Amino acid sequence: MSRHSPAKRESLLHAALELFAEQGFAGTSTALIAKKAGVASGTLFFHFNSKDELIHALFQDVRARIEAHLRASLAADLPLPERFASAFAGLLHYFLDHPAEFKFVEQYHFSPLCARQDEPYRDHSPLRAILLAAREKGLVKDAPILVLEAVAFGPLVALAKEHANRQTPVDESMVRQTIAACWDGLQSRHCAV
Amino acid sequence: MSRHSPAKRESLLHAALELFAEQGFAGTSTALIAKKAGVASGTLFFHFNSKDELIHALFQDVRARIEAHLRASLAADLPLPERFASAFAGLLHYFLDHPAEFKFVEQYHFSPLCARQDEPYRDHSPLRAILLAAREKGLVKDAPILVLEAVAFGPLVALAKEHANRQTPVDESMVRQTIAACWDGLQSRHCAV
DNA sequence: CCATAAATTGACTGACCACTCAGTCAGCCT
DNA sequence: AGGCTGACTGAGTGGTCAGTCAATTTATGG
Repeated sequence: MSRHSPAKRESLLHAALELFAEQGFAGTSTALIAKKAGVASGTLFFHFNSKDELIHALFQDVRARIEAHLRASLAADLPLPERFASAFAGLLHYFLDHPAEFKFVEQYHFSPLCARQDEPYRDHSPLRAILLAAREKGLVKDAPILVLEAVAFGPLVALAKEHANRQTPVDESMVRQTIAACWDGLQSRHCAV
Repeated sequence: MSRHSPAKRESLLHAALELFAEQGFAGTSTALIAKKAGVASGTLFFHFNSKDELIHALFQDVRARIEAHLRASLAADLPLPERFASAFAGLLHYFLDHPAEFKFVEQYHFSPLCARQDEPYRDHSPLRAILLAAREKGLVKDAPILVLEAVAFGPLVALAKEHANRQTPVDESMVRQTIAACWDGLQSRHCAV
C-alpha cells in the first residue's frame, strides 16, 4: 500500500521549486520540470493531477519545512523579548539560507492559487502568538495585530527579498540589527536606555 | 509630428495594468489586453514592439506617477523626523489608493524583466536621501543603508500588500501607527519618553 | 517463473500563445 | 480631386502549452 514511491515525486517537487523560484509559475512548463527532475513528462501527471495541484503540494511541503524550522528556533522558556528575537531571527535565517523556498512562498502568496485562508507563515503560527502576548502584557504598542505584524514581518521580508533577488550579502550583524530595530519599533514608548 | 496619437496607447497601458495586477505577466495574453482596451490585437504591436516592451513602458509610466506623487508629499522645509513621516506616509497612501499599480510594481521588481539597476521606488529617490541624512545626523541607528531601508520600507510594503491582495481595510490611524513604529525602529536608542 | 498490478515512458493532441502582415480607412497636403 | 501617410485591423502562422494514453518496464506475491 504505502504511497507512491517517493523518489521521483520528491525529485519533481525539488525541480519545480528551483524553476518556479527562477522563472515563476506561468513561466515554467511542466515539460521542463520533468526534464530537470530526470523523469518523463507524463510522470508528473501520475504523481499530481495537474500543474496547479503540484504547486499546492509543493507549498504544503515548503510550509511544513518552515514550520519545523520555526519550532526548532522557538525558545519557549525565555522571556518575551528574547523569544521574539530568537523566533524572528530564526525565520529570517531560514529565508536567507533557502532563497528558492522564500521566492516560491512569496510568489504563491501573491498568486490567485493561494486561497484566501492559507497564509504562508503568519496565521496560526507561534509568531503571531508572541506578538499577541507581548501586546497583552503592554510590552508592545496597543495597535491592531495587522500593524504589529507589518512592523515585525515587513523588514524581515524586505531583507530576505533583497538577498533572494539580488544576491545582496546579508551578514549576521545585519540580521541582529534588523530584528532589534523591529522590536524597537514594536515597543511601547516608556524609554529604553 | 508629436508622437503616436495617445488614446489607444494609453488605453492599452491601462488595460495591461489591471490585467497584470490580477493575473500576472505570463498569465495575461496580449490578445486579452487588446480586447479589454477595445482595440484590435495587432494594435498592441503597433505601439509596442513586444509584450516585454509594453511591460517596460508601463513600468516607466507607473514609476513616473509614483515619483510625481512623492514629490508632492515631500515637505522639504520641515525637520527630518516630520519629513520622514510625511514622505513615507505619502508613499503608503499612494499604494493603498492604487493597489493595481502596487501589485504591478511588486511583480515587476520580482521578475527577470527588471534589470538589476532600475529599482521600483527606492534607489535615487528622495526617500533614501532622508534616511542617509538622518543617519549622518545621528538621528537614526548607524546601520547599513540596506538595514535602514528594510526597516523603513518593509512594514509599508507589508501593509500595502495585505491591502492589495486581501482587500483588508487600512484606516488612517493604522497608517500613522505603522509609520511611527518605523521611525521608532530606526531611531538610535537615547530614550524617547 | 509467471501473472498481475503499479510505475514510468514519450509521442501525441487540441488549445492557446506572441507576433506578422496584407490590406482598410480617415485625414491632410497640394 | 486625388494621392499619400500612418494609425489601425484581424485572420493567419509557427511554436509552445498542459494534459492524455497506449505501450513498456519494474515491482510484488503466489
